[in-house]
Amino acid sequence: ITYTIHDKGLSTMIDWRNKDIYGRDIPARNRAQWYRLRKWQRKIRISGATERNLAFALSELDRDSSRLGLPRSVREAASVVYRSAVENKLIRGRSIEGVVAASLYAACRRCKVPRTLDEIAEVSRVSKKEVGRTYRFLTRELNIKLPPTSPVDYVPRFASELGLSGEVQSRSIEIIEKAMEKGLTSGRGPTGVAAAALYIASVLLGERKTQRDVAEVAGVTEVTIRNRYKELTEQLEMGVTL
DNA sequence: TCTTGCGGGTGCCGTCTCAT
DNA sequence: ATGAGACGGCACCCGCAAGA
Repeated sequence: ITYTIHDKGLSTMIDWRNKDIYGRDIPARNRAQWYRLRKWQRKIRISGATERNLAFALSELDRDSSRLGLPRSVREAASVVYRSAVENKLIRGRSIEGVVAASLYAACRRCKVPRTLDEIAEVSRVSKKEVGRTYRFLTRELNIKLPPTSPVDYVPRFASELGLSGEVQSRSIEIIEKAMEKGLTSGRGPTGVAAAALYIASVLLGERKTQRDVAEVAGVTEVTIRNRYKELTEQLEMGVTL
């Protein structure tokens, strides 16, 4: 008995020798039948294991998504990614949890409701490092092409967590779009840019939040916000005193 | 023997800590 | 709130080792 096979090795094996249990040759006219039996056995055992893995992975995915409060559409997208990873035999040498986490990360980006690698790693049992590595691997192997995450995608979530109005959101997005035109966002962390834009907009529209609060929800430090907003206010010539 | 994944070393850049 | 310097992550490259 072994635990390395899902049924603990208890299932009957049809071996490859054309002998019956007494060691007698199996008549040639029955060999085609035996061949078919072996084929079916292989098929059933493998699909059984695949199904089990899939079932486990999908429940894991469900757990992670609900902890992140993600909508059903994102879960669907993530399972599609996961299934194609399985079909393309990309799981080998990687943990199911890792691939699940990476699929989820990719799905969030595709659905424009990005979560950071940190947030994904938080709810799964996988390190941020591994999520990122597996994600890069998946996108490469599956030819998934995702544009870099735009700071704009983070605005609605951060804004609602901060209790900021729709006007502040719109203004933030305007700021970000102008910044992107001037290339101020390349190489900058999208969460940092989003945080700075929200901070600026909140001040401009009289709904001021402290850098501390904004930094908190965006998962960056106050310093990052200061650096970003300094760049933004200078380069965009907003001419507004904060 | 060849392939492929992984760890380690390096340089760059953003982020963080700390002092003011 | 701000600035200076340290830290840490990531991309990139290389060599090693395990599996086919």
